[in-house]
Amino acid sequence: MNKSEVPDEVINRLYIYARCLEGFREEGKKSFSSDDIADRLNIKSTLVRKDFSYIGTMGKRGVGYDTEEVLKEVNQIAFPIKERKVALIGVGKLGSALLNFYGFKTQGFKIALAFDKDRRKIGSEIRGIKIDDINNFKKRVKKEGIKIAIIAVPSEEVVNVIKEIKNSCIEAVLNFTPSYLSSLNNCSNDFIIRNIDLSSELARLSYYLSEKESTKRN
Amino acid sequence: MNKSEVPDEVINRLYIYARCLEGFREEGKKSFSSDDIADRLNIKSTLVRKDFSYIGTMGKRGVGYDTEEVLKEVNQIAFPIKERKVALIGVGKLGSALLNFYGFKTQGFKIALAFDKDRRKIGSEIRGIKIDDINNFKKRVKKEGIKIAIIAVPSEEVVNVIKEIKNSCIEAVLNFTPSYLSSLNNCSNDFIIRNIDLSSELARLSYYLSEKESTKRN
DNA sequence: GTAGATTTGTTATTATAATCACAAAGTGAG
DNA sequence: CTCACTTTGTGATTATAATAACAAATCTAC
Ligand SMILES: NC(=O)c1ccc[n+]([C@@H]2O[C@H](COP(=O)([O-])OP(=O)(O)OC[C@H]3O[C@@H](n4cnc5c(N)ncnc54)[C@H](O)[C@@H]3O)[C@@H](O)[C@H]2O)c1
Ligand SMILES: NC(=O)c1ccc[n+]([C@@H]2O[C@H](COP(=O)([O-])OP(=O)(O)OC[C@H]3O[C@@H](n4cnc5c(N)ncnc54)[C@H](O)[C@@H]3O)[C@@H](O)[C@H]2O)c1
Repeated sequence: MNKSEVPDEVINRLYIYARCLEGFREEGKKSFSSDDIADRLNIKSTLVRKDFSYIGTMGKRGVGYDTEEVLKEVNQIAFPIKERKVALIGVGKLGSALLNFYGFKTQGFKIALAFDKDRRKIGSEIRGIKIDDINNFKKRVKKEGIKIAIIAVPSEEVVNVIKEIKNSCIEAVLNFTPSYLSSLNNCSNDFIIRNIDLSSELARLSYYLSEKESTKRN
Repeated sequence: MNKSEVPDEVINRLYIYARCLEGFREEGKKSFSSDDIADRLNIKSTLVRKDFSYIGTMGKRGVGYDTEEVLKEVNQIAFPIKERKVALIGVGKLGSALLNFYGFKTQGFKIALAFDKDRRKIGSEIRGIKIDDINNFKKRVKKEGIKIAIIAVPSEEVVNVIKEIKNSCIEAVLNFTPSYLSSLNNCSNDFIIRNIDLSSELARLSYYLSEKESTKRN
């Protein structure tokens, strides 16, 4: 079963299914029907079944799906790698929070290297990770074989950081600065990017709120 | 022009266009063509023009679009409100970073209230915001007329927090815990939700990386 | 002012995704 | 074993989104 035949929309939902199934597990729900999951996620059960069929997941007619079995299959695609090392660029307020976050580990990620340009930060240590000079980025990242970088620097610095990254073996970027780095579809030619723009997320909520209000009036 | 006629896909891109136009502005680019913006975002220029036509944005044939003009129109939809107050629940590592973040203000958002359940944190102050007891949530939020809440508590606490929120006047939620709260389409009946799952974001990058490698091999 | 080069706005077309509809498979009671 | 009830898996259908195609408008240079 070739992954690339699975549409991106389906892949995106996989992560959501995974969280939902973890919920089932915690609740001690050993099996579930496509309706169970659909109800919780406010989607149609046919969509769930079709998505599952893409990844080859099998249920039993008249019965449903086995929670553990599906979770295992979904995770195999969604979180396939045991430990993937990533590099953090910018150990400020947000970067420190990320560096201190335990949750990544359980999902198979480890911030193995952290970089900053602030002399006062370079050399200090957070949770066993020594903050390194951004000038050593290329060298260090190559040595560790890291392919994913997280950008958490002020937006005016993003240009410099991108230069550094382009010049390195990094192939994918998680960008927290509010400057969309190329590509809506998250794939530029240089590297794969996902942009996380928290102000825009708030604004979206705000937009839906006003929309709700305006439809209520009509 | 009724907002609700504009497809969500277009609205989502609006935020991306906004950032791109800010980039043009910073570069001193007074006007642009649909191709300019399309090239930068790795999309087709017809899509840009069609999106713009949805929101009534007008360019000049043979010339292009005026940066300031379009930015103003896009922002009017994407970031319409001068100052929208939001409440933060959970002032831990991530919550503190958010509370300390200046960037929200420039986009029209202000974390006006912050709540925690930790006795040691309650009463202390960050950037002029006094951390309040989560038990006062309903009362305080109502008094301030706040409709948006940010959840940044450990995932096992999310159930309790949701109870509190359901019981209040909150209508929209930005959720950072890795437990998708209903609704893929970000709209449950109770309130509007956007989930931000950073581990999944990393995993998606990781997925695309392995996909890239596997297609290279074939 | 006209020709040729640009660039928009929009209709027509194609591609993609979601939903419907239903046969097939399984369960359980009597 | 049979009937009534569940629930899956998937081909057919519908809905939605993206792209292509091109006329209409504007600009520049001569
Ligand atoms: N703090 C938040 O909660 C939050 C929320 C949303 C978005 N963001 C975004 O995340 C980014 C970081 O925010 P923050 O609040 O952590 O900022 P910050 O100022 O606290 O930290 C930025 C860090 O990046 C370092 N840095 C600057 N230039 C660098 C370079 N060229 N190479 C390496 N390191 C460099 C600085 O020394 C600093 O330590 C910003 O773009 C911001 O818009 C932050
Ligand atoms: N730290 C990160 O960088 C990061 C990254 C990704 C996701 N997250 C997610 O964000 C959430 C918070 O992470 P964190 O690292 O800030 O955790 P944290 O433990 O540092 O902070 C959690 C805070 O929530 C408070 N809290 C707990 N229960 C509460 C309740 N019922 N009401 C009000 N406050 C309550 C705690 O007292 C604590 O101050 C987690 O769900 C985590 O998975 C964090």
